[in-house]
Amino acid sequence: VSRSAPLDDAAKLDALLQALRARGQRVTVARRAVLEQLIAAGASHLGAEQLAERVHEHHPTIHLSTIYRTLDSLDDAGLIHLARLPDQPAAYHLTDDVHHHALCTSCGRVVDVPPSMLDPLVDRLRSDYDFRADPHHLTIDGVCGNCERSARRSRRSTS
Amino acid sequence: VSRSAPLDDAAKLDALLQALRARGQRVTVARRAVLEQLIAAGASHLGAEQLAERVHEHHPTIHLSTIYRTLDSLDDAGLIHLARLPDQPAAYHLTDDVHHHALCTSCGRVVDVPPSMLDPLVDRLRSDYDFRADPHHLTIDGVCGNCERSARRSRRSTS
DNA sequence: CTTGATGCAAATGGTTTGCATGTTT
DNA sequence: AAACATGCAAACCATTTGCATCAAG
Repeated sequence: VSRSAPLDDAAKLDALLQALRARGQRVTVARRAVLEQLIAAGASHLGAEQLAERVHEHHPTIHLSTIYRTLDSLDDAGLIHLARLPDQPAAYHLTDDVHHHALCTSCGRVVDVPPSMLDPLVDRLRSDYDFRADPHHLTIDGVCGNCERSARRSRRSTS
Repeated sequence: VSRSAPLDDAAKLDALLQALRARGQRVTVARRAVLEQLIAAGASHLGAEQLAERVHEHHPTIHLSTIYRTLDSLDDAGLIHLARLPDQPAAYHLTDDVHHHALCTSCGRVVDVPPSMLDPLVDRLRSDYDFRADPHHLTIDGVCGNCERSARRSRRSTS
C-alpha cells in the first residue's frame, strides 16, 4: 500500500474477479465487462440499461437479460450494492465506493455524503435498539442551500 | 392539547380534507375513502393494491387507477409520504406519522425508528453541507440482535 | 464432461395514460 | 356550466423467466 493508494483499475478488476471465483461463481465475459464498466463509473451509479449500452460498445451480443442476471450474481457475491433513487430504475455501484445521498426535492440535485456522517446514528441504533446497522446506501430528502435561498427570495418579492 | 392529544379519527379526516381544499383540490368519495384507510392504518404503510382492497369493502366501484391518481394528489398536497421498501410495491403513510425503518437483511424484520434518532445527522448536513434535510422516510440496512447472535452461534458450532 | 451462464422471446406486475363520462364546485 | 375526477381498457417499462444452446471449470 505504498504508492498506488487508489488501486489502478486493472488491479481492482482482478481483485473483484478473484472474489467472484472465491464465491464459487464463474468468470465470464459478461461479468468481466460489467465489472469493468462499474469500475470506470467510479462513484456514480449505473442502471442495467446504461450498463448494457456501455458494454455493447465492446460486446454487442451481450443481452440485457444477462446484465440483469449478472447484477444479481454480483450482488449475491457482495461486490456491488443497489442504490434506489426515486423515479429511477435500479442502479448499482461497487461495494468499495460506499456513500450516501442527499437529494434536493426542489431542484433534484444529489449530493454525495460520506458514510462517517452516519456514525452517530449507527451507534445509537446499536445501543438503543440492539441493531447492527450497515448502511450501504441511503437517500435523505431535503432542500439544498441554493433552493432554500431562492425560495426565500421569491417569498419576499411575492408577499 | 388537554385530553384529546391524539386527535380522533373523524377530526383528523376533517383536517386533512380541509388541507386538500386549501390546496385547490376537490374532495371526492375516493379521496375521502383513501384518507380514511390511511388514518385507520396509523403508522403502518399501505400500498395501492391494499388500499383498493380496503376501500372496496365500502365503495366497490372505485377503480385501482383512481387509487393511484388519488395517491398522487395527496402526495402533491403534502398529506402523505411515499415509503419504498426493497422488493415491495410503493406504500404510503400520512405525513404526520413520520418514522424510519431499520431493516434486518437477515430475517427481514423491520423496526420502527423515531425521527429524533436522525437529529445529529440532520445537524451535520446543515452545518457541513448547507443542506436542510427533511427525512420523511429512511430505510437503514443492518442485522438485528437476534440474527447476530444466532449467526455467531452457528459459526461457533460450524468451525 | 458437467454444471452453470447466456441469448432470445415471451410473460409479469406495478403503475400510467387516453378518452368518454360522471361529479364537484 | 366549467373544471376536474373517475372508470375502463390499453399501453408502458423495468425486470424476470423458460428453455434450448453455449462456455467455464
